[in-house]
Amino acid sequence: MTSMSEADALPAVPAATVGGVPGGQRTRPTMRHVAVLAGVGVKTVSRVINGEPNVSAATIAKVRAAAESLSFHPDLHAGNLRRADGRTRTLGLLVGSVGNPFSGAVHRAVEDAARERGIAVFASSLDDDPDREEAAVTAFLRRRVDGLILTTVSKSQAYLLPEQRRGTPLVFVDREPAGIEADVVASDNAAGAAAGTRHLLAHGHRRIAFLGDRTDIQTAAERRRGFLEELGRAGVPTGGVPIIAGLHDEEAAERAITALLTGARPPTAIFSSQNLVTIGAIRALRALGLHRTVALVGFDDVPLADLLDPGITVVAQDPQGIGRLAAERVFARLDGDRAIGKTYIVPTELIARGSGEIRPND
Amino acid sequence: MTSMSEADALPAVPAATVGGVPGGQRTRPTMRHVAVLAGVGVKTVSRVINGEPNVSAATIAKVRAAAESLSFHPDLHAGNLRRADGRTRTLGLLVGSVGNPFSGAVHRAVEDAARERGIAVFASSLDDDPDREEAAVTAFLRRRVDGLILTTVSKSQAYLLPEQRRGTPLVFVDREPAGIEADVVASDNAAGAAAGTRHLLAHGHRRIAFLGDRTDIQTAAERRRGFLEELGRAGVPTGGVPIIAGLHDEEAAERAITALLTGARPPTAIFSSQNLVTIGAIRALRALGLHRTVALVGFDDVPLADLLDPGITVVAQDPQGIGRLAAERVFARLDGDRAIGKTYIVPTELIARGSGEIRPND
DNA sequence: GTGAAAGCGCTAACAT
DNA sequence: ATGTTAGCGCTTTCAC
Repeated sequence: MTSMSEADALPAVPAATVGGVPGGQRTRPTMRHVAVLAGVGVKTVSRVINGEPNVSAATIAKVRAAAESLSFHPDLHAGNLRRADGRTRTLGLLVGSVGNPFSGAVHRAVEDAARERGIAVFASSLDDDPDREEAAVTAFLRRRVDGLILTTVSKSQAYLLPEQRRGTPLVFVDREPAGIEADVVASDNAAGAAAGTRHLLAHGHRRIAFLGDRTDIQTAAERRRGFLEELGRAGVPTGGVPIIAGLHDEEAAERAITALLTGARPPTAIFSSQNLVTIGAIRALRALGLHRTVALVGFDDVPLADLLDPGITVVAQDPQGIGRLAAERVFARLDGDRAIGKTYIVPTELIARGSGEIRPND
Repeated sequence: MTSMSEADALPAVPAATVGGVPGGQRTRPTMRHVAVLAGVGVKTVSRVINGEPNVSAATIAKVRAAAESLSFHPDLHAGNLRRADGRTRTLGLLVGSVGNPFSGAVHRAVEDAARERGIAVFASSLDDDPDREEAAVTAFLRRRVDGLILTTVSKSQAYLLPEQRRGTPLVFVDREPAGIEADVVASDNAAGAAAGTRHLLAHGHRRIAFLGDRTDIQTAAERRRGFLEELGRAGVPTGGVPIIAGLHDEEAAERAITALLTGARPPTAIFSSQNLVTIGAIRALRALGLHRTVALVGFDDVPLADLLDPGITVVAQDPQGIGRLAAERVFARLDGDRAIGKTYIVPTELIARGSGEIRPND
């Protein structure tokens, strides 16, 4: 009746001493094992596992029991090899660092959107290193992710063109790519910086220092542009504006700000363009006893900023919104959207907490 | 000369209108495509791609050029299907939430260790939900991860026994599993809580409140045990000690602490057993103007704790150390370590910053 | 130094 | 309602 042409009932013994280990690991059960145990064909097992129709209730029960008793888990990759859509139900996410709060929030939002669709996400940290970008993308592509959400740092992302042509959705977050057109999801960096600057101007400041990150990072350049343009609109001559760039961590920021405030013609207000720089600024101001004298507005929110004294006024980003939107764009394209690449701007929000409302005492 | 029995040179045209899309996606190049283009056999391509020996320099160059011109990326999963070790070079990581600082730091450490070995990591958030635990583990297993690093919440992890027997390394972080023996990496919760409690006792407190998380979470229970045992050692009767459990977010913590401090016989000190509870405590103390009166020690560090006034004294964990150790254990087992499961305790550190050194003014 | 054939675990396309 | 065969892209085995 059953055509067991090759009667290889579960090779239990041959693998019993794998690696010379006494109770060595059993070989992993396959659909064939389940099929033999349930007394059905592989295709029937496949149908049951995948919830396909046209299987009798009795057969379903038999197969389920067999799979359960073997602790069978289907191999998704093996299936994808032959499956029509070839989808791995996997996403690649490249963020600044999975260890920082902004990236973590983006990651969480992406994960939540992905989970609804049964999609798993590979996350990787960039650390603003072009080599890491390349390594991470390669690792993702070899694993055949269905889509890519990327923060990038290298000169050009043209290397992704072939992959894009093959239909892999690409969404760039936080920074715009070069040499390729695709969806981009980012904060309104220039407008946010302008709003923060306007806030300081409105509180009477004219001599505002800008503490910036690496100038070759697009996000940072945009914030600087927004700052300078707002000063221009207010008629503040931008020639003598103290601008310090290349700040990348708390310590460097603290040193730079200390030097600035103890030097000639110190500013009455500081606009810091990044998280860690803002924290460095807070430390420097505290150390100099100027935290109630010099105004401070930071780009990007800082944890517990409202519990500090004074509270830190910030231009808050919406990492959750960025992550959610990025994921939605990937899924839209997986669902067939063929529109040309578009840039989605996620608004920032100025949150006044005290440090930005300090007035100059000239 | 070349035996092109089936002369299917790159099917360029047939796939040109996939999905009815005008410039529809090209089909993804395989080793066969590269082989045909380079004028060699597939096995030779495989050798070059994998850096195997016994290929002439000229052939290597030809193959590299062909692969490059096609933007070929080998399919790791297809290879793994037949490969002897069957490794996917992938890890599954289940943490509290990729959006919180503790998990983020663990994740980063795991990623760093994994990257050195060319291993990619799937990260997933648990949210203390048993269903999520099961869903995440299933998703990992279907994708054939080489190892699992898990924070768990369900009653028993015995469902992982078959997978463990098949040789998949399992490392539990933060909490001990039930129904299975495996490596565990966790903070010294009881000892840390005891140290924090001792600190408050040493500063003269006798009426110390304990603000705790869900009691069914092992970590939380351990911290509570350490707290109570230390009180016992100090001869403080534990009968009337205010203990509030089940706190899970800032708001609930703030409400509970406000009620406690405005009620009858308020404590002179608070020991909060968790991050968010500590923050809720800070807010409550601030709102009541008691932040310089009631002492506070929190378990787990809080961002910017040193910039608050007073600074927050905490029992800091070492999430980076936890992540690194967990990854090391997975790799040790992948490298053949067959030792029985062991629990690795990562020490905590009491960091005095002010809030814990406030003395009672009875 | 190189390549042809078989097969990994699964699904597609057909049987029946 | 169920089973059989071929084949996904690669590595293994073994031949040359």
